[in-house]
Amino acid sequence: MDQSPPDQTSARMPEKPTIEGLEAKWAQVWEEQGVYRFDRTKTREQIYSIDTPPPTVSGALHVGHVFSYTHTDTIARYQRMQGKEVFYPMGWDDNGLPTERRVQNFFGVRCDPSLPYDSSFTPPDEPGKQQLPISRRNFVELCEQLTVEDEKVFEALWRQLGLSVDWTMTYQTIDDNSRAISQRAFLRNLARGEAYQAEAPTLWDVTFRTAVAQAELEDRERDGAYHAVTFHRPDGGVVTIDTTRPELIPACVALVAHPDDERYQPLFGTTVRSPLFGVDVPVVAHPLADPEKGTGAAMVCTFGDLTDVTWWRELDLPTRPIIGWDGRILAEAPGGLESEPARTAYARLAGSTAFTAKQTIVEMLRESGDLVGDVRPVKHPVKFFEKGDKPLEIVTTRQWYLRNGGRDQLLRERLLARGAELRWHPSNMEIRYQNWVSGLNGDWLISRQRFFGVPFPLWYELDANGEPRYDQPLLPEDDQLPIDPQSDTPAGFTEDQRGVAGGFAGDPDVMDTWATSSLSPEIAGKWTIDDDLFQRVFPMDLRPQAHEIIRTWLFSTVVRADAEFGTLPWTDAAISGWILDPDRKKMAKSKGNVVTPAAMLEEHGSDALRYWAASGRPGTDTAFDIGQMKIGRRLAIKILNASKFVFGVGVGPALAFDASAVTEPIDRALLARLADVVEDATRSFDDYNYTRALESAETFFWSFTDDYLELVKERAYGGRGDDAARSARVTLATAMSVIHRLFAPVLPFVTEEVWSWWQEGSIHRTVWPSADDVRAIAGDGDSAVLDAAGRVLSQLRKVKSENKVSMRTELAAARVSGPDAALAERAADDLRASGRIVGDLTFAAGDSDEPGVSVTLAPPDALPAPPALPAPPA
RNA sequence: GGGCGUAUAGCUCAGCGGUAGAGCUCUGGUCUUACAAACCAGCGGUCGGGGGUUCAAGUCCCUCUGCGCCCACCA
Repeated sequence: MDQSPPDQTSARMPEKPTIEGLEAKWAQVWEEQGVYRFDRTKTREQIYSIDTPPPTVSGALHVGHVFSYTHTDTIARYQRMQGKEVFYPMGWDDNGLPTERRVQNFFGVRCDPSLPYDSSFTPPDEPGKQQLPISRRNFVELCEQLTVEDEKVFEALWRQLGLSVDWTMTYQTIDDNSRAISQRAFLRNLARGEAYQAEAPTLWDVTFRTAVAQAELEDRERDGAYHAVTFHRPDGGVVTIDTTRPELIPACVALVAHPDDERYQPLFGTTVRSPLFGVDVPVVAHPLADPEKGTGAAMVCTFGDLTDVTWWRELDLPTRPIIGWDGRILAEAPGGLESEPARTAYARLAGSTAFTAKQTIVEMLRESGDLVGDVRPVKHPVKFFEKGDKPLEIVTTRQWYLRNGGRDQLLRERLLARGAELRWHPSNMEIRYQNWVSGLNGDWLISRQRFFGVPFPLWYELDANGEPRYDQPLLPEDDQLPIDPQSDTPAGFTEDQRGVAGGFAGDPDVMDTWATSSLSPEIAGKWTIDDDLFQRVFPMDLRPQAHEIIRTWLFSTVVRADAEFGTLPWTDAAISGWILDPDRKKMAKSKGNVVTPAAMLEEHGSDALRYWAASGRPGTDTAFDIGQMKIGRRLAIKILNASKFVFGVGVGPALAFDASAVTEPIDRALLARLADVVEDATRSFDDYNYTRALESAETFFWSFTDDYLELVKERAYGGRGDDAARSARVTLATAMSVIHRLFAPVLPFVTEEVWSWWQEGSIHRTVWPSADDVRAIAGDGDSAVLDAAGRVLSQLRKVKSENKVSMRTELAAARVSGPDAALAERAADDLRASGRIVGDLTFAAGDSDEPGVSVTLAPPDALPAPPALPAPPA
């Protein structure tokens, strides 16, 4: 029998293994032993750093989170097993509008920046019907209070899912460090001229009353209508234009047509008079005017759309603004509408929303006879803020911008080159970056007229009239950061000078949430806060993220790192797909309740959910599939049972990788196959393809249990002597050791459990298996032997299955023919044992091209007594 | 309108130049000294349509169609 010292494996193995409770058990051990704790004494080359996406904590948890975060975790675990010290922090995105809205609803308050801070303020127990106005600082305090609670829920979920995050290294996008780093980065952008202020037409959300950036836009199909409206020529003729926004007639500053459009060429340089308001406007030529659209002539307004802005800028037209920050028609008529009829007409519109104004003006046009024919309904794309529900207006405001190549060809080309330098997984995602950067039409607007966010860290002197002097902002000292210019005072001033002539005023705006998120590598790595740490982790290795925010998060992060460090922020970007849930409607309707990730984890188990997530290939949108979770659960249970069985035949850790003992061809064949699997899984993980790595391991494992284990079972028990048994046991021990580790990145709980039965220490801190090590003990192993023996075994089973007899039914004789015969013969004794062939087993190689196994079934009483089964080792 | 992706068994998907694959479902069987929420076996596809390249095409090229996503100046 086996001479290796007895081990404790069987003692540590439960009688009836189960996957229930493994999450709680191992999550606790990992935490207590600090298995995933980052060792910051390691140097940059020894470290693998991950720029984790900080989830929006006030958003709902959904299975999409589980999906993409699992992908990253499999990579983190793989790299850790490859010997890298993994820097894997977790951030919480608690900055921005979602948090603001949640706080408003949760506490029943709203921010009124004009109110003073009330240090004794406590929110009402129940949100009242009227939102309670509170100061900005009080509001921000409530935001912080609520996000802490949200973050606890997220962390608990992530721990249960088994993310190998170092939970001592969390950050928030609104915490002091993040604010200081955001403000510092901005001030450095400002000093280098990358950030600047400008008063310009801005896309404006009338609900949130804030400017929005190009990256936050989306087009939505909306019902509109063409209105044919007449403008009057001095000679009494008319020019008809088509417009979907007749309410902007008072804002009209010109009519425009294409320079080659013969219909309008005679009019260029003349003026026409607008209907209702009688304002004379020039007729001008511009190539952007499309002769095919409408009548070929268009009204240029302040501002109906971005084309209007282009025309205004390039044709040097005046402005005639009529829409205010609240989306309503301004009380005061713009310049040029001084005539009595114009004032009267304008008065009918003043104060109404754009929607109402449109109805009013259509009536007025009908009365005056300037509306030609009927309005023609049309569906057309309209620009919206992605979080808003009213169309955007364009309003001229003073805003902060950051150069991103949108107005600078050299910078744009440099950023395009950065995109090409980055390694994309999958590679085709790079085209989205290139498309976006190539299509930028302006710099990045980073200021928002909101409350909960990182404030712009500066103040303005007020002149004798109380007007801010924007050209010379007052800047804080670097060591003061973070500051809030609404409550902190600039050097040389006292608080009582705030807002008074000759005093100062803080910049009222906060930064776009992406202006902070774009610094996530700097924030996670504690740039300027802990430079020793930062130089160990930056530039990072991996940015995992979803494809729809390539234009925002990925691009803006590249912009910031390029500006500050002249480098990419990471070498690799792994882009995960989305969860498609065709059944979501059905589920909600029939069940009446939403299935949360927590419930899924509870029902199917963490490893099962991770298995489902890992089955979604990188960058590929994947169906939400309970079936995959069940398969994952079954796999986890199979790993438990197979491990228990293998250890039950006397396999212990000392046997693994004993090259001298593996003598049987089938054992060598298995190890040769396993070496190929390790090689494939390793290559796949190196290429960020966790799906292929898992598939490879899984395919091997099922054939291992279905065929190999069946074939060698009896021999491993000692049925054919000690040497043959030892060959099987060494092979089993080696295979177990490798299989456990191959599955560890995807199934961390069940692999840790089985590993603990026979090995010391966490599997997640052990070394990834080496194909060379396995191949070294496989010797001359030929995996074709395994395949051939498997097929023959399958044929033997088929005979029994077709004859509807038990698999333990004995066969009087069997004859293997065809191409498999010669190979399978090398596993003859194992085939005889697993097929329970008591008589002759013959192999007729080369007598037929048809694979075949012919079998003689004998009546039970004609058979000799079967040999007694060997007893399992005690 | 432009770009990217995708179309293989009832379902979810692998395969990407050399005799059609896996899992699930379905059908039949088996308590086989790890596993009956298990195991064994079987049924099931002219690889979206049409051209082309090649000795050979789910696999490469062209084209059409469907679906998904991203982008695009709202007259």
